[in-house]
Amino acid sequence: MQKHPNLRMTRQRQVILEELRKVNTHPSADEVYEMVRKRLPRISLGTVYRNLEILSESGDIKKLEPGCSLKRFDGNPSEHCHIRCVRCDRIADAPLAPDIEIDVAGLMPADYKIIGHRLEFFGVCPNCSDKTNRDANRR
Amino acid sequence: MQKHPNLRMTRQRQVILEELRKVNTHPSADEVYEMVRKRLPRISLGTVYRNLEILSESGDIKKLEPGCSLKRFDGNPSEHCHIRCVRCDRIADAPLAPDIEIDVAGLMPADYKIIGHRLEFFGVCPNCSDKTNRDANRR
DNA sequence: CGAAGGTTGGGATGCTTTTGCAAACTGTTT
DNA sequence: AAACAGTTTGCAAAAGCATCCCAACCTTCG
Repeated sequence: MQKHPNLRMTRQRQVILEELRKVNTHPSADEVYEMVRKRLPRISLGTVYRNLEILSESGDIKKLEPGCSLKRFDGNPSEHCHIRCVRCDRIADAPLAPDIEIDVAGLMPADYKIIGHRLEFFGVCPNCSDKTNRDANRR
Repeated sequence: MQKHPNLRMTRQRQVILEELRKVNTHPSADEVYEMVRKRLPRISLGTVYRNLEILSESGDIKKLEPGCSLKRFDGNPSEHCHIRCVRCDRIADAPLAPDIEIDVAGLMPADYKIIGHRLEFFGVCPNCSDKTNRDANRR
């Protein structure tokens, strides 16, 4: 069931993980590359990408903005939430969740100017869960 | 203060807006392009991108996943929220907002299998608001 | 109508991410 | 320690999404 059954801990993978754990800046892949390059000058960017992917699948790190492969547009400009299918990446409207009045003022990093927040749901759309069921029955 | 002071309503812009309002599928730019092309076969993809941008700035439509230019990674895989700076796009940890227990079951589209939700904050980071202040003083 | 200037099409460009492949390496078994 | 099988790497090429450039064109408004 695991995506990568026989993982190895290579020096590259190790260093990427270590460097990423050192900081709390949520670097991009390219920034990770620069960090790691100081210790492994010959590492390639492709390796960094591959390992970030693998490490996030194994749960050692987290990839932010999952399923945000491309921008999407909504003809309805009024305020409402969305639900994203984690399988097909499509987005549907969520009948506006109660406008959650979150008391954030005190909780946020003091020096940040808070503008707003966004609440997004994710799940599996009818289409994709049908597909799963069909596949399961086939076996 | 407006970004586009003298907007014109061209046929292309009109059709893009109409098509986008017809659906609730939250299409990507490329999907919009395909939809619009049925009515305006000679429209270019660049025009679609330009107009989606303009229309979302004028508030006629909404761009989802704003400021999600590239993926970022977090060495801390535990559950916590983030705050994104809308200026520089950098991400910081938000001291975990109270795990909002949202009663969603009844609210979501009935046929969706809900897996979870994500709460994200956005604002201006200290760095960027400093910059704004300095710029303002300079005038 | 005619001038002013926003907008278009089409291609070029940029940047992020993915992929293919031979060589190198890891972990395990002899 | 040597050999083996299967992963992983570096490099380079390619793919994919988004933006930019520019001459020609169109919309708006007096």
